[in-house]
Amino acid sequence: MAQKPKSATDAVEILRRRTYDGKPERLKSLEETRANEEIARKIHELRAQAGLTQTQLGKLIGTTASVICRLEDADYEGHSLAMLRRIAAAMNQRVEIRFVPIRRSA
Amino acid sequence: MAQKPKSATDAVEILRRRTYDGKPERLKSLEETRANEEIARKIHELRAQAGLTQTQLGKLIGTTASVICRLEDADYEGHSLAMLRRIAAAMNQRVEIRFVPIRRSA
DNA sequence: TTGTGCTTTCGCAAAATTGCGAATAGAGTT
DNA sequence: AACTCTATTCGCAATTTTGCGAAAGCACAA
Repeated sequence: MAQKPKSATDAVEILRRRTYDGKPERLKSLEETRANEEIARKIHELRAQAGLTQTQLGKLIGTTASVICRLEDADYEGHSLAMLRRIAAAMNQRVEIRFVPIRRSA
Repeated sequence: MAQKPKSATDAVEILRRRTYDGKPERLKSLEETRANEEIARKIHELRAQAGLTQTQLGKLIGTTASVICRLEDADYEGHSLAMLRRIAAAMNQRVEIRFVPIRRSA
C-alpha cells in the first residue's frame, strides 16, 4: 500500500546494513549514552525542583531511595518507560514520546 | 535549597495522597492506556510509512514478526524505552522524551 | 479449492528492570 | 568527637520485557 510491495526485501537488506554494519555499537555508545545521561539529569532536576529527597520521591512512587539514586546515575542504562511514567506522575507531569527524524551526516 | 528543607515530610504525604489515594489505578487505566495505544499506533505508522512488513522490520532490529506485532497491539502495556529506540534507530529516527506538566483539572 | 504473503495469538525460556535492605560516604550541626 | 540527614553502592530475589517458534486467521490471486 505504501510503496512497492514486492522486491522490498532488497531495500530491507540495505537498511539493515546501513544500520548495523560499520557501527554496530558505536551509535549506542554515543547517542544512546548521551540520552541516558539526559534522562538521569532530568529526573534529578525534577526532583530537586520539587524540593524532595530521594527517599521522599521513592516513597511517592512506591519504592526506595536506592532506586531513585540509580535512576539519577548518569551511567545507568536501564531506564524504562514504566519508571519514567511513575516519576512523572508523582510530579504531576506526563511523559511525552516522539519519534523525530535524524539527519544522516551531510 | 529549592524550598524549605524541613517539614517537607508533610508535603510529601499530601502529594502521595493526592497521587495514589482516590484513584489508585484509574489514572493508569485512562491516561496510560491512551499513551500505550498511541505508541502502538506510532510504531505501526512508522513501519507502514517505510513500506515494511512486520517480518522485515523485525529482521531490521534483530527480532521476529511476532514481537513487532505485539508492539503494534493497542492493548500491549509493556512498551520499553529500549525497544522504542531500536525501532526508531532502524527507521533513522530517534526517541525524544520530555516531561511535560499536566494540568490539574480546573 | 490451493497457494502465497502478512498478521495475530499463544506459550515458555531468556534477558532486563525493579524492589529493597544493608553498608558506606559526605556534608552539616552541636 | 558524635549525631543527623542525604546520597551512593552492592547483592540478590521478584517482576517485567524480550526472543522465538508454532499455529491459526485473513485477504487476495490463480
